[in-house]
Amino acid sequence: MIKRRYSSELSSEMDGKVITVAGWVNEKRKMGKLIFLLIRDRDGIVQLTLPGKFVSKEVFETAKNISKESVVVARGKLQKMEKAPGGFEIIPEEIKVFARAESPLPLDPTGKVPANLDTRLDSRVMDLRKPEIMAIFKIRSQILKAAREYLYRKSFLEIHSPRIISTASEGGTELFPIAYFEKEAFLAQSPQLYKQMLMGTGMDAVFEVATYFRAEEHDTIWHLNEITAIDCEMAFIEDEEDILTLIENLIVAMVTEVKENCQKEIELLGRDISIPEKPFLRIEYSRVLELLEEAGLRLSFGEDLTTEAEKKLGEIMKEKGHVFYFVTKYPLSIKPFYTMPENSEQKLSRAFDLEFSGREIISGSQRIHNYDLLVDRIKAKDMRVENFGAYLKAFKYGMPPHGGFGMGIERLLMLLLNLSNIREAVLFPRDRYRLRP
RNA sequence: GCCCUGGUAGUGUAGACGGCCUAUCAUGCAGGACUGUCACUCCUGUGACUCGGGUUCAAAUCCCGACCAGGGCGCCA
Repeated sequence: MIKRRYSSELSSEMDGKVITVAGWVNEKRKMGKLIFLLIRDRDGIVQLTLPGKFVSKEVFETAKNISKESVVVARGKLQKMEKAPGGFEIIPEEIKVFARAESPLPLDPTGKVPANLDTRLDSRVMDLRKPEIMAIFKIRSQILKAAREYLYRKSFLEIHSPRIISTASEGGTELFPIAYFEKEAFLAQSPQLYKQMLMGTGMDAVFEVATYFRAEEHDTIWHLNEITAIDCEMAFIEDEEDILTLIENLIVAMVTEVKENCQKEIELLGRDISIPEKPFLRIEYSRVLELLEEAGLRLSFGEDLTTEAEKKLGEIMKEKGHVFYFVTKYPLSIKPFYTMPENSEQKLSRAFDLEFSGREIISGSQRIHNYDLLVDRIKAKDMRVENFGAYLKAFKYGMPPHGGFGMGIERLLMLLLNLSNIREAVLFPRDRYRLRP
């Protein structure tokens, strides 16, 4: 490795020390016989100052001719200087250009001239050089780390289920077909069936940071065709309340960790993150219908909450001081076949969603663990029982009561950071039209 | 899948009741002046109407189609 210091490690206290820094030329300001070079690295920006009288002609010429965004490494004496940003600057003795950046740049990484999201995504590497864009992904990394740490602490086993599957696992969303030698196969829409099967092994509690592939032709700021989710499943639960408790603890752990460790990034994004208070409100679906009706929005029982209804509910809840809240006891009819009915009437279910400011970020439920009931429900959904052979087999020989959920990471990030488009929360997003970069 | 809107230099924009557009401004880039910049400043230059068809004496501007993009709904994480 090249021995160098990050900009964040430097301060005016190091006055007189010879330092090596490396990074990209953020800006160059030529003032005749004085040149300022602002070098950007992962953590920030450091100023190189080149007074014509005090640096070698060679170094001065290199600086003068360097193009914006070129990669350089510079060695020089750090000098305490009131006039310099941060109170110090480096007078370079040597500047080495590793890679000269071509011009014109596809977009302006200093952000002086804005660029459309489409332009930015086409030149994502350039775009990510902007500190506030990179901040999103530092936070994303922290959020996943926090989730992992919390779940490991709670003795969850991290697993990997197949991404290539043979048939439609859950029905509902469309799958991407792929060529698999002489067979047809699909990209998995979620680990749902696999994580449930594992509940029959004694693993008790598992989670996966999973990629979901959804072939829906949706075209919104809220949907993608490839997403990342934290998928959990746990066995020996009393009912879905055990899952709700896990979720609120997990969310609080994740947000707390971000708030504590990403202060700089949160500031860069101009956000203020508050840690949600436990317990999160649980509100039953039928009660939601009542509240909506009072607000002038009528939905009939058995209808899923429309986007309008969800947003309206978000407003109502906000007035009452709830940012995170669970909608529980959904009608069985609008939930997947593996959802546990609330009782023998089979009208309500033990399914729930976690809403964050009027938008759904988690969906989960207690699942059916009884083989016969499961088969009945598959039939009731007009699905073919023979398509579920391997899955059903796991329920024949002893399956404990269990439940779980899937949490959309991008959605969480988007709402937490107030991003205007879900694509902002993915390095290289995949939507209906975008397959590259 | 349905509905709405839009495509102008590398980037972001102005112009659109057809002519006064040899197309605005900013930024960038090139050259020049400048020893304390921090969106440095100033001077000079540079570079664009998505494509195809139509209407018209005349199209960036109106019409049709394609492609691309933005947004909403549905679906969901």
